[in-house]
Amino acid sequence: MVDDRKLAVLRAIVEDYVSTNEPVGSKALTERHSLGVSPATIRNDMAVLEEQGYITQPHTSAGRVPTDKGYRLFVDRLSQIKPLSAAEKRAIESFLQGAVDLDDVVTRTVRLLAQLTRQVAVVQYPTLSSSTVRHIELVPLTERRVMLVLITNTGRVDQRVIELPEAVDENRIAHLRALLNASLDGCDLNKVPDNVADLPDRVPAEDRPVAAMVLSVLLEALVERHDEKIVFAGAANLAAADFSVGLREVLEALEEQVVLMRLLGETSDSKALTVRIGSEVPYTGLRGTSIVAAGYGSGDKQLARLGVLGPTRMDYPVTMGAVRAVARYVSQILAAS
Amino acid sequence: MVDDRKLAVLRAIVEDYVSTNEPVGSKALTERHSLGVSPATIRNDMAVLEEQGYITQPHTSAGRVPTDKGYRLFVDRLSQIKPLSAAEKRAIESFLQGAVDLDDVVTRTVRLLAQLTRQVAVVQYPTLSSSTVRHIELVPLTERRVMLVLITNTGRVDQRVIELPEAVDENRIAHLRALLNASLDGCDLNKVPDNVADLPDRVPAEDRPVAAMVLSVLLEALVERHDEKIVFAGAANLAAADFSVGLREVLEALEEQVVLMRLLGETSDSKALTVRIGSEVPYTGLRGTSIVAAGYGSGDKQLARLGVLGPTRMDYPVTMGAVRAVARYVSQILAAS
DNA sequence: GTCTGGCACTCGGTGTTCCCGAGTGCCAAG
DNA sequence: CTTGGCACTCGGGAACACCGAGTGCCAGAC
Repeated sequence: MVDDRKLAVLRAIVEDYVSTNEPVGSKALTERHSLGVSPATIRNDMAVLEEQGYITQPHTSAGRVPTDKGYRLFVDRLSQIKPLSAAEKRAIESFLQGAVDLDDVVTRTVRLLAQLTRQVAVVQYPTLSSSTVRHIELVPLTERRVMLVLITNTGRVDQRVIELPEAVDENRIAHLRALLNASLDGCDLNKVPDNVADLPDRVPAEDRPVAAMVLSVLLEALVERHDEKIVFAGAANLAAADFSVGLREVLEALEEQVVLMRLLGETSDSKALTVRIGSEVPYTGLRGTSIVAAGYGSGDKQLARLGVLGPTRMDYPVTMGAVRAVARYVSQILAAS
Repeated sequence: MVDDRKLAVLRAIVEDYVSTNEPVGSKALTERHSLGVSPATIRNDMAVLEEQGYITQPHTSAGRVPTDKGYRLFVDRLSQIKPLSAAEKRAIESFLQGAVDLDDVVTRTVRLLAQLTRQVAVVQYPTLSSSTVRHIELVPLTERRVMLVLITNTGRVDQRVIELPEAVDENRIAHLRALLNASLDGCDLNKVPDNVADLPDRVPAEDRPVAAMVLSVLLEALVERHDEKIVFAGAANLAAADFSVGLREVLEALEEQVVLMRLLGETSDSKALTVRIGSEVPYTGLRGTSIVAAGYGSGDKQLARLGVLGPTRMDYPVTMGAVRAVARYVSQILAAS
């Protein structure tokens, strides 16, 4: 009976604080939740919870506020991920359905997520390294320049302009293209380097410099794109929410690809939902923010991650539900295309 | 002597207000600028300037602040665009030099501009409609799906997945591809519809449905992309600047492609520098902001526009210099590739 | 006619003080 | 273990006074 009630109190505090954004006192608690005990009892419980580090008071004689540890306990044991309403699900589907290419999928997803959660949404482009080569194209632009276009099975298209060491006519380019495609069609991107290592040996001697050049650009493209693009949306939602840290810092972090990368959590390999609360966020410039992220990808392989960033004081059940749902739908869409 | 001095006063007011962000009074003016007259005289001039609508006072007994009309006069007649320092020019060059493809150019440009002006930078992707076709590629994905890739002379690459009405083998696809390229190579995008209208008649009867399908997707891609992508950067700079309007509104506007489009001013066809001040901005949600924009593009044809958005109270000479310089450099880069 | 110094007036912003009320901790009784 | 009572704390808002920058106007000087 004892400990159970304390947990109930903690849950009530989190819920009230999230919805009112004001420190919650013992009296308000008994009024809004039927806990069946008096304010005085609640006070005792709160004293214990505070001692254990789950809640804190901003100043003497104010209500209590959950600590990061308190939110953590709430997320882990006191709440259930809230499924989306039917209307929301329909909205997601129709919103993502119309996407016309990969770019479009990502753009739509990030906006959708921002709108759904009323927070800042972040979506990472699918990683090249877990895709396979669908086609490689060499397009002559001028005599000494060709454009390399790399198309993967995830629908991603990369292009690079290559300055050739000498003028090369179209036939030789075509030959090279055929060779490349023969070697690489369906090849996992990770294995591209191995599969083309001997390419210069397979072309006429005169073409070797050109082949080497093309090859080096191709490999470079593979490596560089490894750290992938990340986009975000919903920055306007920041203005409403107030962080303990200035929102200038938050905006700065959002424009730093590298930081965003770390925030989404490149670590976890599964598609599971990850929640980082306050001080758990691996970036000191973002005190007072939490991140809910999940992996997505066709099949069971994770291609990339997406998530939202918001104030520590956020509605975790709802946010987690939205992130999870969107991750699933995007995975579906990608699998279908 | 008379009117000249009033203009000098207006210029001084604008400059002081921009640098201090505080209403400027007659006494402060005489101290910071050697106008050679007493505060009382200035006061008389200010009274006239106010009557003519160039300046205003926030409340009785405070200094004066320029109105939109005042800024306009300042920009048109009282200031000179400030050229960039040698160091800044070098920074621009080295920053843009490393760009590897069009995406990269745009991304780098927008960041550069944001950093240079310490405002929000906005860059529009080059418009397809003023480019020409460099190459069209059809890549078979499965028997019934091909990917259409459109490469333009500006280095832009567009892709679309096409669901075919029937299974089609690679040879027929290759034939179609050859036809398309023969008809469209070097063709201005505007004229693509005309040049391919008769395509279905030029293929074997059995291929007509497929050709029609491909064609419709191609045309659709041309139309849809007509309203182009726009990116922005430097939102963090908003936090510092204070607008008369909440920055929530500004952030919202920034995420609306359509609004941004209008802001950059799709109207003007030349590459000239455009300045819109306060109420001149064609979007009511943005009271208190100004926009400095310019067209860019290889040759003398404007491909798209870029610019910055900031508080009305901005340093116009410096901002205009930066925008102009960046527009020129980007044009160069694009012309070279 | 134009400029200047003087003067009375205005009023926004800041610092001070005071008060209220929500909330707490503790204690003794149920 | 719970509850009602009670004294205490302290942040935040309202009321208030003060200061100083800035103004408009006017009479006199160049």
